[in-house]
Amino acid sequence: MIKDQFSKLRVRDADRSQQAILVAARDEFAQHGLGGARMDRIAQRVKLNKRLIYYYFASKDDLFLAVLERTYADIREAEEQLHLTDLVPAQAIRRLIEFTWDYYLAHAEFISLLNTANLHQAEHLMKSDCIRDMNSPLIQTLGEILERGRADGIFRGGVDPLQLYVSIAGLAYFYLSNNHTLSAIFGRNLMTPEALNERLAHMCDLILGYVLIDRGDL
Amino acid sequence: MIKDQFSKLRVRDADRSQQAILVAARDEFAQHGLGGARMDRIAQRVKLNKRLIYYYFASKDDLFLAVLERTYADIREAEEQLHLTDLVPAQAIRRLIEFTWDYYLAHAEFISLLNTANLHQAEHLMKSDCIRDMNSPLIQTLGEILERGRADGIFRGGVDPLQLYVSIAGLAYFYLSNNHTLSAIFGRNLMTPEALNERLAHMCDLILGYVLIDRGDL
DNA sequence: TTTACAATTCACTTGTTGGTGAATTAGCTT
DNA sequence: AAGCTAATTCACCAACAAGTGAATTGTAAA
Repeated sequence: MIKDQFSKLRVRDADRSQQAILVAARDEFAQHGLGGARMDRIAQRVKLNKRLIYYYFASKDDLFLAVLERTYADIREAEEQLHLTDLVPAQAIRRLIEFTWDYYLAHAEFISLLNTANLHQAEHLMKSDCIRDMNSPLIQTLGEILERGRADGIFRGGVDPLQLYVSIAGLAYFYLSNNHTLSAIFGRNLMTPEALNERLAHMCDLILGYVLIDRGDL
Repeated sequence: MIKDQFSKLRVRDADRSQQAILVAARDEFAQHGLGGARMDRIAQRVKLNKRLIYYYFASKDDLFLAVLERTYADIREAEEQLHLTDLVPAQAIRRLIEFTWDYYLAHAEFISLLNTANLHQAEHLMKSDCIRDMNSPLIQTLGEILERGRADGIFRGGVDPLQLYVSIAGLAYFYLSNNHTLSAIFGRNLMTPEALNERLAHMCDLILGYVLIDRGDL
């Protein structure tokens, strides 16, 4: 193995190992939940000795917390690229819906990890100190958009940004998180490209149909 | 122990044992997920020997499926008490939203069990043969309500009943299922009576604000 | 009462599974 | 080139945890 300080390709690299462990653990936890995840399997995934996981992340629970923190950091980073305030209110809302949908769709592990965190009553998150500062800035932004739309006379007033944010998230999240049971019960594959487009369109109709006063341009 | 063929209070009662096992298993699975659930703990909950669980329900996975089937049967039974067609369209929709909300709120285990089923890609449900017939009749009913509202000139047309059903479920489900992480992130308890009422009101506003054409009476 | 069978308990096995003490080795510093 | 420390591997354990063969006991039928 060549020492290369530019591409950082050393045989031993603490940071590289930790990041790799986090990725493997994220996949394992997402696939099997906390109780079903196996530390040995995580080690296999990273192709590093299991002992190393404990060396860097003390315990299974601590590792799970680290994965959660990383997961939230990732979505917050993606949200920052949104620049919703550059758009007119109606477009900003639509963009937020599409972003949420696309992000959940592209990051199935995000959904699964949150479900696992909630199964355990978010006790991991509550032990975290950095997570409190990860409060999504989208609520604030969404509040501004709603107010701007109302001032323009195109949005209804009295809409709580937090409620709307949770609703947008919920509409996308539930469909994707529960797609297996829903598909089984309704005997119909909800994950075909057509079904996915239909769902996104419905979500936009629903949310915009609610906030917009003038509904002629739907 | 008194033999009493009326109240069926026998020392040994196959049916009573099976039902009790299902209840204990339901709680255990809801609390810990499939991977985290312990057969010994289920036995402790029912105060019956663990061997008996295997006697009636072959394996952990089969037991989980039995719990799922029972869970779906329960909600379908509750849905049948709804009689939505007795109401005028707008009231019917509102009633459906309130029912969904109340049911999820009163049956936290329902949400947790579905999450677990989905974590495992609903492979348990797919092995079940009775679950296909458990297709919710609400979709059909909802379709009739939407059509009636449209004919009355108070509902917009072109609303897919399945999409709307999933949306109503999702709005309630996500809030309750993810309440722990949401509360942690937003630093605000979402389960206070006030917060719960606020959420229900928002859901009604959102859905009715979407389907209703005339919005004066909101 | 006896009998037969179902319901229930007992005792046990086998393969994990999270976790750890101690040895080893790579690579940086001097 | 030597030495030091951090990164990594090795070998291992004790506590589970799903599952089972066989014995036991309640109960209903004959």
